[in-house]
Amino acid sequence: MSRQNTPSLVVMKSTLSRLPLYYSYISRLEAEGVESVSSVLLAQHLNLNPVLVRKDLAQVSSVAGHPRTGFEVKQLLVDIDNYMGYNKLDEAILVGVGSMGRILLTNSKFAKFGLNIVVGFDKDPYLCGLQLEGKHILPMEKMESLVQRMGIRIGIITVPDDQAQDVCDQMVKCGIKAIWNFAFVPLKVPEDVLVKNENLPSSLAVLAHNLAVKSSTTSKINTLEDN
Amino acid sequence: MSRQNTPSLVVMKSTLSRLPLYYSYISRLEAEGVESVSSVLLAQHLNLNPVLVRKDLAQVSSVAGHPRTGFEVKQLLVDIDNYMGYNKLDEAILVGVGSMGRILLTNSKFAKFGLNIVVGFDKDPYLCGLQLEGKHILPMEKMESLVQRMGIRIGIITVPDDQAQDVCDQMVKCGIKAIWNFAFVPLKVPEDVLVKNENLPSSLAVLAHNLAVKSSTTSKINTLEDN
DNA sequence: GACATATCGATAATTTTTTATCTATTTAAT
DNA sequence: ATTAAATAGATAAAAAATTATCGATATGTC
Repeated sequence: MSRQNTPSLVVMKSTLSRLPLYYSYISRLEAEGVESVSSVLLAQHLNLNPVLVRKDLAQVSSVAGHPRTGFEVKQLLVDIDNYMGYNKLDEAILVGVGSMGRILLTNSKFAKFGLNIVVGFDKDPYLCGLQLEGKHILPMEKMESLVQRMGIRIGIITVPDDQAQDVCDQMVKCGIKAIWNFAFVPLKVPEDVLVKNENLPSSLAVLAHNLAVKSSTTSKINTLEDN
Repeated sequence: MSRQNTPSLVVMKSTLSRLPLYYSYISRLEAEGVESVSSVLLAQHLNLNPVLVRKDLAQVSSVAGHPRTGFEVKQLLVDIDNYMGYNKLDEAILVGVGSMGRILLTNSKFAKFGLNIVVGFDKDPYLCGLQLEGKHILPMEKMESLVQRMGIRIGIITVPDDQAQDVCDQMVKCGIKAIWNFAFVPLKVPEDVLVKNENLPSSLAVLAHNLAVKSSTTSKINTLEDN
């Protein structure tokens, strides 16, 4: 049966968070010249349930998988590309060129996933004017005009916790519609702005606690799935 | 009614990931001299459902909250401390003193959450022997003896993707029982070893996609809850 | 060409997590 | 002391996410 699927717009958040994993692994397969991949194989490599993988892929793939062989690698990559918008590079700005900010600013890995951080802002005058691997660092005052001129919608906050809300407010004022927040404080935003918090301590908490429980009982838990 | 609760060992993973958020906010309240906090207030500040907050706190708190006033701040902090093991500082090693590794190694914030990264390892001989804010960087060869001598159970992997599995294997061999993985590859580990993956691209995926959907439809989604 | 087998896709069942509702209770105000 | 308001806690309902099951169908093998 050759399904001609129109990927649905509505998709589980959990599915969404797994797609980059599939993409990453399938990319490697493609590089190795592999032509097709089964849900079972993917599941094994990524420590997931095969049915789960199938359901995920069904959501995004334009072509049905073939019984006995699985999914076509190239097509799958194209589909995920399209679905996630990896192909149409989203532009973003970053505020707070500290240690974490620098990583994000200079890590080319994000470009592969559709995010292009075009410039970093910082209030430190000694940083402003510098470049990090080609990325300019500008003073905060330039943010508004640049964001509006370029029509940027994504902002990344990597400032110390106590400045996060302030920076957030400025971003919103400039017209930023989605914020990736690395500060460990909840941000208050208007209805129409999205926030995704990146909380390392939370991850840590899950790990450390499971370890503690594990060493007292004998749990069977092994891999904690990603978020 | 004065419940004398013995916090259960089994707790939702999602609860676990929220506890650091509560802890962080409640700590601030304590610093401001606030004595009690209600689930409603917590929920408002953290963008959560009040009932959810109550359920979470019921899991960990040793004393019931008082109607009309809420929970006692000091006691709550102690309880979360105990529950998460924040008080008995877990020691960890880190392998891969690159940009991300450096952040983790030198960020004192983690100590607050019970994680003490005692030393970093790297295979680069130019890094070995150096110190970063008091944290030594040692060559890989020293890992096994140090881990065993100190009885360390947590390992953090911040090496490039293609070296992650190799490092992971070494850690397991040394006796590490829980791994916090910042490389974007799934790790293969024995039954009794825990892995928690930290995948920035996944978070990004969720954010970017929701933004895309939002701008085409008119969704009501606002804050994406944390993982 | 027939057959066995691995895989898909769909439906159903289960589990997990979140939200809603209702009652009892404690506190603050009158 | 009485009353009103706010809140916890428990139970139930709903929603979200994962896993199990089963028939259909290609694909490789004999």
